[in-house]
Amino acid sequence: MARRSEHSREELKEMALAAAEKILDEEGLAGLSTRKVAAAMGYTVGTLYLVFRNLDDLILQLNAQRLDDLYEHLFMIRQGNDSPQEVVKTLAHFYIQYAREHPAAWHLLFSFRMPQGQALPGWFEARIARLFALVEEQLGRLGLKLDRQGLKLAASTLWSGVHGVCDLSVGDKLSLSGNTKPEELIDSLIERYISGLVHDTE
Amino acid sequence: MARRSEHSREELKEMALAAAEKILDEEGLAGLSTRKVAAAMGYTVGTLYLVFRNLDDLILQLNAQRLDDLYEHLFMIRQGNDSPQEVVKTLAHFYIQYAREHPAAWHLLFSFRMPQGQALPGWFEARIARLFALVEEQLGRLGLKLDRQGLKLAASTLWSGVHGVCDLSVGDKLSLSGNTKPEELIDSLIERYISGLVHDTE
DNA sequence: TTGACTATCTAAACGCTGTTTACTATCTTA
DNA sequence: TAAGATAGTAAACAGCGTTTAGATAGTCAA
Repeated sequence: MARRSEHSREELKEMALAAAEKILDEEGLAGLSTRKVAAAMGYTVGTLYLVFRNLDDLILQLNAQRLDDLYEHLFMIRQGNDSPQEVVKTLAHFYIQYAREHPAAWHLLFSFRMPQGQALPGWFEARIARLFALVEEQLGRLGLKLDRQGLKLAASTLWSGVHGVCDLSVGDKLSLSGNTKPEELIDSLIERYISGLVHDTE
Repeated sequence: MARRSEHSREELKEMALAAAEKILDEEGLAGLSTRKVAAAMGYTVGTLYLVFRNLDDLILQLNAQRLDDLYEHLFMIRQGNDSPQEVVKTLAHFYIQYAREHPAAWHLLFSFRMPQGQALPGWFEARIARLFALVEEQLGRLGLKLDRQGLKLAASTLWSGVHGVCDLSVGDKLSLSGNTKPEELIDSLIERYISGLVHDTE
């Protein structure tokens, strides 16, 4: 006991986040606890509190990492040569697949709320804004008569909508008839919204 | 102690749900606990377990009550003589206001997940479906060339989208520039989507 | 009216949780 | 080599969801 510097603080952080991620994927949200994370990294809880302020802090860091990962993937997708509409669809399809593959982690990402009306840290909000910017970029390619503000609003709207479908779908709150897939809703949303956007701004 | 039948089982249930609701509104999600609910009704935890299977069951009942309340209000709104688009907007505006007024309860309503991939009870899913049906009814009034299935898909899509805006907005994940209100996103979503729907199904 | 039975409710326990504390063992520096 | 700082642990605390045994009060038959 009391090993000295076997792992740097940064390493400990990485280990903790990796352990937490694994627990979430394997046992779901209910399985996540400080003791389990600590045990999985071969330490005790106390050590965890040398690296994170508390569990909320750990979750926030985990969520930030998820957002980075998500952004990285979506950023790659964006570089295709398809029409803006197709690119947005591909982005959205990746988004929902990501949610389906890591339901607990995804749920934690968006269901997480700061305690007592405290605001999210700026660096966290920035990571979310970056995702919206990817959609905004595609809408910009449509060449509509919209200023920056209007474009931003449209992108936020469209992506929030996509998010809503993912949220309800992954949370099993969408009782879809027959074998309708949530992807159909996503496609419908993107197609109709963009179509409406094109028609209404002429 | 050991009072006999001072309150019927149904009364106890009502008292528990009312107490839970009050705690949620006043202390947020983190403040909700079986002991607090029991104390607020003047009983001990044990009694709570005579009425509910467990906390998840209590939450589920609470959520069902919320959905009923929500439906009742939205059902009234629906009876206006405005255009379908306007009615849907009014429905959505009420929806987000409801979310804003009871953020914790609303969050609990949609962030609640059954344990271990268990499915939601049928009576719960039915209550959700009822909400979507209200939107479907309005889209039906548009007189589009859409069969029942297509109408259902469109309604699910549109309302999921509205839900997404509410979710991100109430969860503070929408960093809106300036003094943009989430209602603007909702209106944009409804207007554009319906506009696209009208244009694309001709 | 008494006694047995049953339903109602409580108190206490169990194992878990997040978090803090006192402490020990190790490494670093003088 | 001694002193000090750091890394890590073990144990405690209050609170959690849930279960248990037991006590109390009401009901009904004799």
